[in-house]
Amino acid sequence: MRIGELAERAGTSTRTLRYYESRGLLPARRTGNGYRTYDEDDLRLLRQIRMLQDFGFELEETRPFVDCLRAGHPAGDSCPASLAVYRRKLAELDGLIGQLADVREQVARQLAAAEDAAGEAASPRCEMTGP
Amino acid sequence: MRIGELAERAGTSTRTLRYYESRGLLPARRTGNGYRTYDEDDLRLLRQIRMLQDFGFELEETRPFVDCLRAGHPAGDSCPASLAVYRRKLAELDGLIGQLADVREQVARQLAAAEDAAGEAASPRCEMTGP
DNA sequence: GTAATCCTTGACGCCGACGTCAAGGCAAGG
DNA sequence: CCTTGCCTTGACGTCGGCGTCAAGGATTAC
Repeated sequence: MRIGELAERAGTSTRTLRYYESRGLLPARRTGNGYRTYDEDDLRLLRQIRMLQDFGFELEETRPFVDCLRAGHPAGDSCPASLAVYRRKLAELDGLIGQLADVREQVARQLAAAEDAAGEAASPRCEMTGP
Repeated sequence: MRIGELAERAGTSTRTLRYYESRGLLPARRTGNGYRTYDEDDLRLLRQIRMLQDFGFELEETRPFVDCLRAGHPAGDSCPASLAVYRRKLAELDGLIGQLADVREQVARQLAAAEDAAGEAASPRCEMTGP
């Protein structure tokens, strides 16, 4: 199949495919007229890449998976290098989530304090206002 | 004080201060020779900006806080517009953290499945191996 | 023959918050 | 006078993953 069909079947753009090729990730054969040609295996590679991209993996991080599939393994994550990437990514995600949770807490505290200050200003010294 | 001193006291760079000025966020007075001049109030504005930046706020999101301080309020978050930014940011953070947690789970599942598959291949059909 | 729809390469644009270099001005100390 | 160390503006570079033209060739449909 040609680049347009592959792009459509993978839910992406031809520009993306040419970009992947320029990065050496998804090279293409060529027909006599210079058109790129792909087969079903390429579609599998591409789907593997897209799945990881959707997870937020960088392109370079998808390379071990692609290499693994190209080496004939049944799945992109059947190789130790791919598992290593999974593990690094998990650690990275945990770190990031933790950081964001910290920031979230700090922002929440700032908001609460600012709202309190506003309430104070609106009705100051509410204590000792009873009979 | 001049730009170098302000940058140092706020723990940032002169390039950053010129950038903020170009964005209209932190304009500077000038001395006769064209040098930028800042005072303690500018330092307060700058510290407000840097704090929010450290939280991951975009520059534009810090503008309401700066305007609030410049309007004479005691704190950058003493104004409704600032509180609105806080709230938007909280929602944004919650969404982002949720997304990342989802991805983390999916990656963890992929990893577990791949590890299982590797174990299967190493010692297939472990069931029914007893006496 | 010609219009429509593919395809090709090349190259600039984008986004955010600056880093970094270039060329030159101003002030102070020795 | 000369060096040192501030300061000025201007402009290009960074990072990732593409989007979006531009100019032209190939194939198919009518």
